[in-house]
Amino acid sequence: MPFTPTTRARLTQPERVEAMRNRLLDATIESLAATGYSGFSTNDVVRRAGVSRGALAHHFPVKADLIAAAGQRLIALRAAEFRQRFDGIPPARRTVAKALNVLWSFFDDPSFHALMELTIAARSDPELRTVMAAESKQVADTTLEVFGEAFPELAEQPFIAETLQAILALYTGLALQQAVDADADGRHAAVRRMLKGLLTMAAAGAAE
Amino acid sequence: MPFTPTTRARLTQPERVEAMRNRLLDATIESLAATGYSGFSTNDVVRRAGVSRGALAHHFPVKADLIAAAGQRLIALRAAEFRQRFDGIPPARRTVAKALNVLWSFFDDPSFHALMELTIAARSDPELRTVMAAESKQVADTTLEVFGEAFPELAEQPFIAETLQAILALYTGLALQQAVDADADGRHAAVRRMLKGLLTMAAAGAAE
DNA sequence: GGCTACATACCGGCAGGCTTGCCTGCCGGT
DNA sequence: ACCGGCAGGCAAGCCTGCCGGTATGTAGCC
Repeated sequence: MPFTPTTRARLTQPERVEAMRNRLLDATIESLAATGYSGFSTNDVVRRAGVSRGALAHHFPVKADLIAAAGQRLIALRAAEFRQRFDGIPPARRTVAKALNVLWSFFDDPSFHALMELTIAARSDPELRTVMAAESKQVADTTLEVFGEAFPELAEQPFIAETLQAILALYTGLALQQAVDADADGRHAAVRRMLKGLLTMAAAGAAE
Repeated sequence: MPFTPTTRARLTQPERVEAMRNRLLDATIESLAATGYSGFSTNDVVRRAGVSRGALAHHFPVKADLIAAAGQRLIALRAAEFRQRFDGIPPARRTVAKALNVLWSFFDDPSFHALMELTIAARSDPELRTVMAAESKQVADTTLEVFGEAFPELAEQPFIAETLQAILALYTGLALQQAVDADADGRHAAVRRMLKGLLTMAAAGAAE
């Protein structure tokens, strides 16, 4: 019988493995966002995932493996989500302001907090560091690439790469402060408005 | 010879207390910068300070007290150091580019790493959060104030506060990435150059 | 195609190591 | 002499990594 996978209640082995791994990894990301890297424990992961300690030990024998894998998954998830949300903008309404809104939505997000926890932790953890070091460059490249597809005429402008890099850094800094001081949102909103105005003007000037 | 009590080998009691507290706090900051918040332990602090566990317990009964106090000291130290370095620039050579160099020197510094560890940790720690939340605003105010003293004519320009806030956030983001990816310095240097050029042009335009 | 043997995924408990906070005792200053 | 500052040991709690045991999927054989 050529198994139709939809009718089968139980999944095949590789499917189960994949599901379990993602479940553990998602629980890890969730735990990082919630308790922070310092409060992070494998016990919390198995609790959130609803599995036993043995299951975790089977797939990720040591804690560092779990964290590194979670970091890679987090990066991949954010990259995929980025393309998706960006493509969600109707081509007719692709303005610089809209693009900035989409970009900012990634910094006002639980997954950003998890990313920050891992980034900071990576400074003191060589293994994790190699994972997260690649991330910063990859984010810059992905952003430039997606932006180039959406705004072909602007992609040729000089200093585009530097400008995008600057925006990413700026948003990172703003989001970081906002994580500890929610009241700063007012001042930060003014900064984001100024940036938006500046860039729309620059884009209009470049388009002549 | 002025009446400095240097001849006295032993210090008076309040002086000893103050010295011990600062010694413990500095060891805490040093430990945070070195091992990160997650790897931080009171044992490491007493080891670095070269004192016993009892001494630490006497001045800071619980760990959270120590961390909060270290955060406050770190902020105060950086603020004082900021004014000092800024005043160190000869008034005749006070250009925007120089000011940016001084500002950046605070983000390329071990104390910045300690500050980031505390900032991230503060997200999951209400007590520390109140300390660090005030920090972000204080940094913005101090920067604006010192900048205003050095460049009185620019301080009246519109969007100065927002611009400074943006620069602080931008530098934070750059320094953060650089902490995990030293190779990014090349790309980041280009961003900083671009920013420097932009701001000197803007300053020249404002001065007419 | 059905049954058996093996491999793999998963469970729950245990020991070792580390950290924190407390407690008693000693020393120097006042 | 008294008191505050400091030293060092101790117990409780938690976390990590490992282990034997069990259930389930997969492959080989009739």
